[in-house]
Amino acid sequence: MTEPSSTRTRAPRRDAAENREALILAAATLLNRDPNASLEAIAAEAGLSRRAIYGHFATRDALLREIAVHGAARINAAMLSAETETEPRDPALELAAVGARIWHEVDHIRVMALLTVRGPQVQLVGDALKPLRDHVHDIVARGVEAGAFRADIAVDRLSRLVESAAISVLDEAARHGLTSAEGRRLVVLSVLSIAGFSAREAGAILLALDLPGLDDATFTDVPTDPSTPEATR
Amino acid sequence: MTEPSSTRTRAPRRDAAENREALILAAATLLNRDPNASLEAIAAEAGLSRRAIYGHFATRDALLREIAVHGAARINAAMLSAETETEPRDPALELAAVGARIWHEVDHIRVMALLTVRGPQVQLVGDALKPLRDHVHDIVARGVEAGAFRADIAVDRLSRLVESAAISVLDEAARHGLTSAEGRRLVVLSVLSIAGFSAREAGAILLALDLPGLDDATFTDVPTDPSTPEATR
DNA sequence: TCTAAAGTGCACACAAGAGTGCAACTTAGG
DNA sequence: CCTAAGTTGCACTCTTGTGTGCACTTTAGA
Repeated sequence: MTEPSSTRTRAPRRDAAENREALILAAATLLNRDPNASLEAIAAEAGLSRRAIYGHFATRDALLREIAVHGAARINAAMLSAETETEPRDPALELAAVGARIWHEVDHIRVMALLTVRGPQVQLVGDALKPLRDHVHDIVARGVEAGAFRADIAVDRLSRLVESAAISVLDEAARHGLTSAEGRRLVVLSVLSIAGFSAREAGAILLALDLPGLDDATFTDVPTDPSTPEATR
Repeated sequence: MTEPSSTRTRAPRRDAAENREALILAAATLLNRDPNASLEAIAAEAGLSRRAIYGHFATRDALLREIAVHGAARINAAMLSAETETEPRDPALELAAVGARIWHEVDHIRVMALLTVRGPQVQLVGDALKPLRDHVHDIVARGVEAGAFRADIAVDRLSRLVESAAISVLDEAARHGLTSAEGRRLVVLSVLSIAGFSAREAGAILLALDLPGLDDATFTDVPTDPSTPEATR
């Protein structure tokens, strides 16, 4: 499958890679809705047959593993992109920034969060998300230390509650609709609120972030049939 | 089973009712950990054989239904007990009170929350929790109206986020440990934070509640300028 | 103590989902 | 156009879990 060995007489077909991506995306989408979605359903969502899955992934777990890796890569990338400005910033701003960036990976993050609870890849997913967790933990620790964040909750716990707050918004997005701009805003506000800021303060920090276009692209739209045009890429 | 008809020659055994309770409790406990726990596992947890379950519940769904009803009863009772003081109180205090009372029903609430997402009884569970939801929604609406709660998030959404905040704490409790006092305190603080209060304000409201057993885990120290940010624990 | 109620253990049947093998068909790359 | 890569459909096997029937044992209540 992933053998670029010399025995290959011809380059692999291009659409195979696309289908593989489609499968991962379909799985992420469906598992968001139902963590027990069958391979049958996932294949259908991707516009393939169940049998075809086994051309890309040896087992169900392998597929889930790929989702984890794939998702983690995107998430960590998003996290780092918020970090590029290397100047030691205000923890509040930094937390808000991470929240905002993370929002773009809604689907991936939520699936990861779901997979963290269930399945045999708990460990794997946990590890994959560790960089993000550590980063958040670090920001929270610094925020508390500086006296900006609340000090009435232990740092470790507070850090986890901040994560949960973010995921709650992703849940809200999955269940009731949220535009991209709304979602980002809500994530930031929720996260800052749990960190101890009042609504007013959180609003101020949000403004200080001066986010890119408020009219960003909307939701990740997963077409059921191939004729549907793609939106954001 | 539920036939008190004249055909009964003898009263049902007392332990049968106990076992029924045990099953419901076991199911609630296990489903908290794994929403797909098998009847085999549930029966074992209750100290019975799988076969015995069918003496109490016709199907798996019937058992889940009972959990929902059972849990809803306790939850709504807890909610009402917070309401007995009929004086129109401060919404903040009221929200905090509901949060504190609700904490006692951790297991039940969390299962309900899990069942709300999955399973065919989504509708049922949703209905069962409706009183609580409505109550929270009402408090939030009044809080916003009064200008006490944040106004930068639509009431409906805010109400749901408040619920989620509470559930996040229950998650934290399920995964890492939480004493009863700690849990109650965290629920109140989280819920108030999302409602828009700063850490300091939330702390003050918590004190105003004057709950029993707050002595063991009091970090009433919320400094704006931290002399010594004492690490908790 | 007597006995029905409750529980046990084992036998099934049934369903759904994962994973495999294979022949036949489509499609993209050369 | 040729052909291998990719896909499909079907027919399995295997596993896990639900639900049921029935003979048997245990237990609480009168």
